[in-house]
Amino acid sequence: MRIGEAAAAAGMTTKTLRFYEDSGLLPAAKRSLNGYRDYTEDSVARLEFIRRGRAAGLALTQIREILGLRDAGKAPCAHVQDLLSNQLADLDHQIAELMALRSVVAGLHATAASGTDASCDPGRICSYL
Amino acid sequence: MRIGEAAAAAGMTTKTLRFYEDSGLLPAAKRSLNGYRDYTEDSVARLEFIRRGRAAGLALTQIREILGLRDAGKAPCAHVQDLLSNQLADLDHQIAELMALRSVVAGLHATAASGTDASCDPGRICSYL
DNA sequence: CTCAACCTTCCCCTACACTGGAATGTCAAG
DNA sequence: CTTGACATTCCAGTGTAGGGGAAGGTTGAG
Repeated sequence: MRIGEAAAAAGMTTKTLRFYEDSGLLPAAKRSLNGYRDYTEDSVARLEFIRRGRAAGLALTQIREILGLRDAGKAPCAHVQDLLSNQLADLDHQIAELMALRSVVAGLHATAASGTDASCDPGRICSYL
Repeated sequence: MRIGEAAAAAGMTTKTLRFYEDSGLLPAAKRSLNGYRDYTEDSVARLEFIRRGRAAGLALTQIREILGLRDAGKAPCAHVQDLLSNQLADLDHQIAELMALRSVVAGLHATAASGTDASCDPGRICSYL
């Protein structure tokens, strides 16, 4: 199938497929006589795997590692487990940071909602911050 | 004072101060006879305000708006209130998205921890994802 | 024949907040 | 006089995941 068809099947754009090829996530596609890339069902399965990886918040470099292992004939499952562990820890870390920031901002917001503009000293730019 | 001193007082680098000037957050600094920028205590107060804004997660464009109002002689307090409200809503949104992602990843991780590598079909790349 | 819808390569652009480095000028101390 | 620590300008790069658009080739339908 041609690139547009494969892209549609995977829910991506043709740009993305060429980008993935350039980035080493897809092997260089076979070409038809006219020079067009020619994809198979396997290509679409690979694209769908990439999609699942992205949906889990993995970076393309990590997905590339997994694909590299599989292409080397090794089962990447243990590595995927590690990546998922790290991803979970990263997410917890990011969530904790955002919650800390949220509480700072909530405090400022509460002060701003209860305060009066009149007390604002120009030298301080804005007393609510 | 010279740029290095002002930067140190505000806990920033000289690069950052020049960048802020270029970005319209600081007025073009007065120059000494030798061409060096010359800062005052007010400059440092302004830098500290920028720092507080950044610490609240505001973008430089938003901080620039606040400073612009103050420079125009208006009290930016009402605008700051709006920004804080939006920031709070944005943070809640981001946190909700991360928590949703976290639950997806946690599910995958649990499956990966309990599953067996043997069942992994190469055509699927990795069954854990 | 021509038109539209595909496809190709190539290069630049996006957001964000800086950071690095080159080439050069200024100034006080030893 | 020289050295070192400052300062200046300007240009380019960082990371991420593609997107925009030009200039041109290919194919099927009407």
